[in-house]
Amino acid sequence: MNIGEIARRAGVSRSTVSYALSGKRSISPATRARIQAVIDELDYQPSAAARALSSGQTQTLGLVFPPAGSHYTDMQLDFIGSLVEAAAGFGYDVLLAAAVGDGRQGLRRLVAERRVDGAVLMEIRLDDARVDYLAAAGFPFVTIGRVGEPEHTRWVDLDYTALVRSCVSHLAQLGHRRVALVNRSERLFRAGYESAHRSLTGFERACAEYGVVGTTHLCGDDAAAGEDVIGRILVADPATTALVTVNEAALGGLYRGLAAHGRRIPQDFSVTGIAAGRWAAAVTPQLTAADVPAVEMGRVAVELLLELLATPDAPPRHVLLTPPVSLRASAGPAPASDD
Amino acid sequence: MNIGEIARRAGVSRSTVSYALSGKRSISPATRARIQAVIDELDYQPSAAARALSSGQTQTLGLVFPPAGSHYTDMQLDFIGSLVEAAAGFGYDVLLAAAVGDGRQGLRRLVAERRVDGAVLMEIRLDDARVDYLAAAGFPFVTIGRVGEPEHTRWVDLDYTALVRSCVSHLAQLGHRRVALVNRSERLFRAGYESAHRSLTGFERACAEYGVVGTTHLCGDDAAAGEDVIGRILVADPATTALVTVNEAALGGLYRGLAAHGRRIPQDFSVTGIAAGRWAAAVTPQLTAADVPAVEMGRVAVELLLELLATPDAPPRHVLLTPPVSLRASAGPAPASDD
DNA sequence: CTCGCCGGTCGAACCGGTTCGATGAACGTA
DNA sequence: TACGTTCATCGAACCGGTTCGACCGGCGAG
Repeated sequence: MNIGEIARRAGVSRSTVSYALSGKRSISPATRARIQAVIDELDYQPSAAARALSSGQTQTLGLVFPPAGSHYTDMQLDFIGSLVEAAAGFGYDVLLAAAVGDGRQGLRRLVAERRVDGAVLMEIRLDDARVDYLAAAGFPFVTIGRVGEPEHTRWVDLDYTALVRSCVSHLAQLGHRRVALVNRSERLFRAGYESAHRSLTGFERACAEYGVVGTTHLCGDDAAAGEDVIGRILVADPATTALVTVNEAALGGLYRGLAAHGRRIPQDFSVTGIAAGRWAAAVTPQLTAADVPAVEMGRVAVELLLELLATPDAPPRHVLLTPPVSLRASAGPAPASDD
Repeated sequence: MNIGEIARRAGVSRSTVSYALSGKRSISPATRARIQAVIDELDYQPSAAARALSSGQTQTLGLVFPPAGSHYTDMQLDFIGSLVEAAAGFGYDVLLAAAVGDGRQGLRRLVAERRVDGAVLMEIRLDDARVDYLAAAGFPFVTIGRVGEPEHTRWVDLDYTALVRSCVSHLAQLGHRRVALVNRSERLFRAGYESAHRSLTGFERACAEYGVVGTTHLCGDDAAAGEDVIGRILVADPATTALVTVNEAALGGLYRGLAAHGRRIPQDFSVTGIAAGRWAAAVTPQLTAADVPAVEMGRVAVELLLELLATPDAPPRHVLLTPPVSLRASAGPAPASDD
């Protein structure tokens, strides 16, 4: 079932069918109706491949999927879900590329084989080979997260620095003077993940600003690592009374570790952080945290990308989000000091 | 940069380049080397659209993404991740289709526009319009989960009936006599989600088999609903001493609800179920549960689908998985009865 | 020496759309 | 009445691959 068959049955030429479908030239109402009738009868849909070949547009966006072996978080799932939905709203599909190695392999498939019109990158590093590759190739892309020098790219990101600062500020107001940061894993930090680095920066600055003594800790992305890091925190500074976590996958472990060390939340120890709302609500007591607006971020990413496709020469636009800290139950006044 | 340019620079015809690339006819080593040199120099990659158009194969698999508005679970994320990776291993990409309405809309894009060579469906209902549509269209597909009459389709699924039975069996051995089932949401149950229905069946049968009094409860897919359902369970049968949950998103809420009602886990109340390992490990005490082998399921789905693409006439193959119940800390002997 | 076969290569058709330039009919205007 | 427009439509070229049949030269067998 192709456009030629439709044309034949409607008694017109192939180009007329094409114009009737695209609306790029005027077609008489009578002809248009006849063509539409044939299309409806045969349930015709134009071939995506043929259309892509001749028009040069695939109506598909690429998403470079987080590297293999990393522990997926809910945040990522929400990104994907909202990307797919937002893209569908504009008539685009989303193609997933497995990121192997530094992620350029998967990109090659997307870009060099021209499978997609534009790409969305996530899990961004401060110095990201994929971003450099796409920028050099002149291929349209946006990032969820931003590189170290983000002025010339388009992105949507959380302001980790400010969010961690808000958490520290909140804890300081509650009287806490010794606070720990639970960061992402050593592997991700070493790889230069921007969220891990910006969180660290924000934490150190905020501690200085609020006169708080801070210790920082890398932590694997699972419950066992979270449980483990509590011990390390209390060794590093036994007087620690609060923590800020940007590691949502470790959250359950943090709670368990605190309980194991006899710290009740929030009476003995306060917990705050940045997390998907689902995780924040799953733990008891519920987590006082900045909720990651993952759905909004996915939607914005698609909008930025389509904007870029429509007007390639427009200056880069960025969206930096700073969701408020939702006050739940895991942070309270600092316990009376023993000093 | 197209195949004609490569041919010109290598001093051969376009078809020779094509055959050198595909290996479908023999090419002299000298010619092959010359062509390869040009390809390497220009970093040439054939256009996916052109290839798809002429060969009729897209090297892409479609995945119908869970309907909008549903709460995504970790299980789904793991499916997607493993699908993408497994597909990449075979040289395939994965295209996501947003499921709107009953999901046929998104499928139309995939199938009628011939964007993919085959499709993977998840979130299967006992009576699933998408499955009927694909079967009627003769389009290659596999399902993660299975319909009510699954003999003629290809699928990989968890044996919910058996897994729930294992949980009940385990609880019965521990002396529990009054057990609750926490099922998925009313919306999903009404829609005919197979996991919700088979879990219910398995639970009722197992209760009869082990002489256990069971109550069953639908429960929304979030922590608040989980907290809420505990009250309903204790109203329905105040003597309940254990539950089986197939609702991983509600898990944190179940724990909180039990604590709110003064039930300690596992001393006063035992919890078992089916969940992604990550959630099972995140709660305290860790959940005694059958861990969903999501990664394996995704991989198997891809294998089944590629098998189907390679040999369309082979009889349907199924894989029914029954992972063991991991004994963790949330289930213990039934408390002494008050009777 | 000649014939037949086979490995290697070429040219052309084809996949199913899009798009440009041309064409013809209808219509308003000078 | 002749001419310039505008509208609707057509034909052909093109996008960039794959694949089939044909062709050519060299080699082994008869």
